[in-house]
Amino acid sequence: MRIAIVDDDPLVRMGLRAILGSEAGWDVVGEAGDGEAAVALAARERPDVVLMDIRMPGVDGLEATRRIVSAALPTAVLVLTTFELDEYVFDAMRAGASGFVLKRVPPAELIEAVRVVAAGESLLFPASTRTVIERFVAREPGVTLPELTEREQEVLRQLARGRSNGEIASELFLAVETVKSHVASILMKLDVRDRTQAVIAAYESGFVAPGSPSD
Amino acid sequence: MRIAIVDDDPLVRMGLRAILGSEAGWDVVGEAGDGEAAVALAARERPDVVLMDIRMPGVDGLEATRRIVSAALPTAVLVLTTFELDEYVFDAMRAGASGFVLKRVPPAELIEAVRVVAAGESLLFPASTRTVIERFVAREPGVTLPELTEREQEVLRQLARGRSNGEIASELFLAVETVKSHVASILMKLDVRDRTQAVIAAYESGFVAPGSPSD
DNA sequence: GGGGGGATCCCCCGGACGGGGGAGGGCGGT
DNA sequence: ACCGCCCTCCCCCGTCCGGGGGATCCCCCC
Repeated sequence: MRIAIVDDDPLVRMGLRAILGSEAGWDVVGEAGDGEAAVALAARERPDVVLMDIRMPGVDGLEATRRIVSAALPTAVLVLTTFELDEYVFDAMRAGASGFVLKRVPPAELIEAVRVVAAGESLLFPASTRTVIERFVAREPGVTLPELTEREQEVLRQLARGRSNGEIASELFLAVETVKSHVASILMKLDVRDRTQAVIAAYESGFVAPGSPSD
Repeated sequence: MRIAIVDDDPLVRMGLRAILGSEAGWDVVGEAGDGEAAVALAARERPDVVLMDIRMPGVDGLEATRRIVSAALPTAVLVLTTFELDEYVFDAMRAGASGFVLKRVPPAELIEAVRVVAAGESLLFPASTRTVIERFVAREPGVTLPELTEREQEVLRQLARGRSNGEIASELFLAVETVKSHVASILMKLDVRDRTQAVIAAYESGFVAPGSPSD
């Protein structure tokens, strides 16, 4: 197991090195004090895991993580942070980090975390997991649209694909007038003015979700 | 710490009881073999943690979890499963579970997991964390819309709020004709036919996200 | 048997929308 | 100085959309 340590504080680096170096077969192959050096270090040494601090002078840990991940190195990034700032978690996830743990976790847990990310898995400390799950669940369906009939739901799905009344008519083998009357019902039930607002309501309510096939 | 165990297999219940009962101060206050009994048990004993199996005859663990969570008991649900089926993770999260671990984790980790969820935090086993993060990140912005100018982005945001050309004009202190010409540029750049399709593109690309404030 | 809701279709109409054209001013790069 | 791009505004026009009336049929439920 080859590990790189990135932190602007030499003391922290020393502490981490002491913890990880004590593990049999583990080797700290380099240290860096800023994001710039971290990216170079990762490219040169291609370690299995990089322990990455976020707050650093110059290029920060998130940007460094992005670069390392986008360089397609065989390297997992484990973000270490002092504070439980939730936004950091999401930023780190978006940056491509494999894990997110607090610096003050017990050494045994830190070692376990390194093992986990090196194995290609991911890991968050519990408070973050909670936040992530909450935000995830918050994006779920949730709101139910006022009861639309089967047909109206069908038409609304078509609307949410950007179809015109005429296209919907063809698609569903209906007269345009029928489609118009369904659309009118939908607008009334959803209490919106036009088809665009109906589509917005469909997205906001989770009736349709981004990423679903367009047709 | 008061714990309830729910699993349709008596052997598993016995094993769990043995593991958890060995912790000082921990007390297994009840067992249940199906979801129905689990809900009743949780309501009666109000344990700190319920270990919940998913696959059970009758009412399954997910439904039982939903009922326990919606009953607003002071009880955290830790879902135990034999298989790493990803969909279970998401279902469990939606059902309101605080944690999701494999049955075959080492006793020490299981105990730690119980401790974590009892503390009100959440926890997933590493492979699930990875999946959750991937799905989470997949829902993030990602796609960039064809380069829209500042003004066009502004107008598109308004479109995505369901505003008419006239309303956008008022909002941005513009003539309706100006709005129309911006809209026309947007339609051309996004290669769509009308404002509704533009809004769909805005949602699908992550330019706007469900759940953002409507105004 | 009657009533109600859903689904289908029809007509009229005004206004919003989208396509086409053009034009002027500002700002930055060559 | 010129060009290109953006932002702003203007006109014309055909189409689609949404609102207002309807109507007929079917099915379920009381």
